[in-house]
Amino acid sequence: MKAPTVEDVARVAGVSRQTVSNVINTPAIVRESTRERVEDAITQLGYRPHAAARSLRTRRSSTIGIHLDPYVGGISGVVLDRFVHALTERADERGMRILLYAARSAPDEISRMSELLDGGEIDAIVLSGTFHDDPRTAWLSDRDVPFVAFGRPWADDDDTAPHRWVDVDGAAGTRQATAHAQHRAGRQIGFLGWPSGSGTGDDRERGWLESLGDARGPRIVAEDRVTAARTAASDALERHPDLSALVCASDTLAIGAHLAAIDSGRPDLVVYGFDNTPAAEALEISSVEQRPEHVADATLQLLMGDGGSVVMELPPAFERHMLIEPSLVVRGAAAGG
Amino acid sequence: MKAPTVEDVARVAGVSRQTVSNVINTPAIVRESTRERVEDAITQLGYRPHAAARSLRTRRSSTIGIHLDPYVGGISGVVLDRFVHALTERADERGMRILLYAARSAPDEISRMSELLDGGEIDAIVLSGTFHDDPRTAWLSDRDVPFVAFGRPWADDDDTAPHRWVDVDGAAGTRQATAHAQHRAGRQIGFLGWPSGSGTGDDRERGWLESLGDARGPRIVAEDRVTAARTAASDALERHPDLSALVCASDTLAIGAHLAAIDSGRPDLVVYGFDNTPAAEALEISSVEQRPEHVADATLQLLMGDGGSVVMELPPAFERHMLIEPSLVVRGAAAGG
DNA sequence: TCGGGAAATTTGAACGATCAAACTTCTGCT
DNA sequence: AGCAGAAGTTTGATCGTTCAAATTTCCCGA
Repeated sequence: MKAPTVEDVARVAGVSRQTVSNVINTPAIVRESTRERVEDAITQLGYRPHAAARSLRTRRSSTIGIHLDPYVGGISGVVLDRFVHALTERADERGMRILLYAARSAPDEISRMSELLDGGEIDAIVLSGTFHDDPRTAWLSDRDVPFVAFGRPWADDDDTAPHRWVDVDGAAGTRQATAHAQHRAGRQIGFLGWPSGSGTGDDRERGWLESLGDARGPRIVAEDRVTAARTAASDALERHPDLSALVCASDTLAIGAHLAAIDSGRPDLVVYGFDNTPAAEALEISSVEQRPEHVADATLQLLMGDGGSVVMELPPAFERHMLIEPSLVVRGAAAGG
Repeated sequence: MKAPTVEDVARVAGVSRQTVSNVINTPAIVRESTRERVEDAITQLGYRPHAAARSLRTRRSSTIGIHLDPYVGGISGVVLDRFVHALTERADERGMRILLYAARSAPDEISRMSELLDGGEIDAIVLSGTFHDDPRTAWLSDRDVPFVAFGRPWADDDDTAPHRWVDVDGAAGTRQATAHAQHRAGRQIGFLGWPSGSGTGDDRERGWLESLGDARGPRIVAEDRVTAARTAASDALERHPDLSALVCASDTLAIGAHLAAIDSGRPDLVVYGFDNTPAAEALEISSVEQRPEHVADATLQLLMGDGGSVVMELPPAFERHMLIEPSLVVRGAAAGG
């Protein structure tokens, strides 16, 4: 019971190997009657192309590599996981596979990518967790490897960056949250963000800042841990008794703020998180949803254009960067009619 | 700048193709001096074996397929994600790759598996989310595909099941939680579980049941949603004022119970969750940790034994089923010394 | 009816590795 | 020295597909 090959199909259909191959890869150039005969033979024999043989000949593996960080716990890993889920589904629809690889550091990752690329196991890469001056993007660009980064380069030249990237428009997300807060909760709207000047943090802060001008409430800062956020938010509530809402840079911070509000007898404080993790859902905290499914779509669009395979260089008409508009999920008190 | 092949390496090292291949695959049979010469040539040229060529010849892809469910939200997806992370790392160490595939139903999944297997893209499969009379296990067994299920078959014959599986010992987890509760919190220890007789739910309940005999507190039931659990726990707290701890079948339920405890002015109620998700961590709720890393180890052990490749049939000396002992992570009030 | 060009199909070679078997080189013993 | 057997190495074939070029078939108009 050996698996049938093109040869077997060809024999049954009374045509040559190549015609069978054409039926599979470029059906348009095969005469209709012939095509039907071949398709019947394929079904009858249960023929399936052998990926390795095809890949050896065409030098394409139809596989995209993506890196998984060592699991560090915390709440926001969920976004990446959802993205991977979505990417897998969408890639499947386009006839692409997703191969995972593990690495513990950027240099380590570079050597893994190198192995997989040289071995012809993957045609392209999806990078995540990019940072300023990321050596991975430089390395990939140098080697002309098709790749898309999930995350802006966070450099001055984001828009003219040499490589393709997708990201979520954090400012747009906090802008939505802020607008909603203004509508629902009143005028004292604060922001709870991270300390250092991280690109992501600044971006999210910007949405709040720009929506409110001078009328804004306090800007508070805490490390991305629930307890730290809780303390910081408690302090703020004490100092600003008229604070009516807090837009936060993450769900972790939002949970801290939420708990602080309850501690301080201010359950009416409206809190907005970011990432829409299950934890925010469980506590009925409103949160900005990154829509990883859209990010996945955009990623494949950047990698493959409208065609069926990874493309070295996008045609000039295509955007090489995409900012996905997130959407606010309103819950709990904030939803109250 | 074409990538070098065995032929190129052979030429540089002054040996034949096959010797280069031997140095890579079975170095033991090559004379030491020759091996060194070949290794030097490999380094010098930066040679990397081409996976497709190897796979075509050997009929092995060194790749394991794993299915990702469509993302449904909720809290416990995290366990699977952590498992996938861990599996990727461990597989890498054993020279194996992890390929993801998407499917929306069991029949859909069967056709996907079929494609990937027939196409030679994967050698083995890791199943997750198995259920009673799962058609997937039957199908895989029929076709003699090497696979490991993460999750017991949940049939009467778990131990004699024809296929290999790993699972977490849920009863052991709740037993730990119950023991800890007895030590810390007093004697009225209840259980908050799911309604229907799901295998997982019953297993987790059993640990509590068996630890306490007749001295146990109430058994409460709620759907796996925070609000449902909150209501159920509130009721229970009212009816059983002396309830001192609640062992729960999931973190979702535990969060509900935690919130109910606060609502009812009983913040001293000790709550235990299951899965140790980030949400439990954020709220400082104790939880049973599944140790997905151990599960990943066990999975590969079952799939590959001690060798370097997937094995059709484990040698008789090996266990074909493994139950991983979870570990209780104690937090918050329960940790108070 | 035939010629010319487009459309459809076939043929031979190649992708890069490993298997199986043949061959050569060592090693130790008489 | 000569030989047997083990150890090490090489050779030819093969895995299943697609590319490139050659060949055949079809269709239309003169």
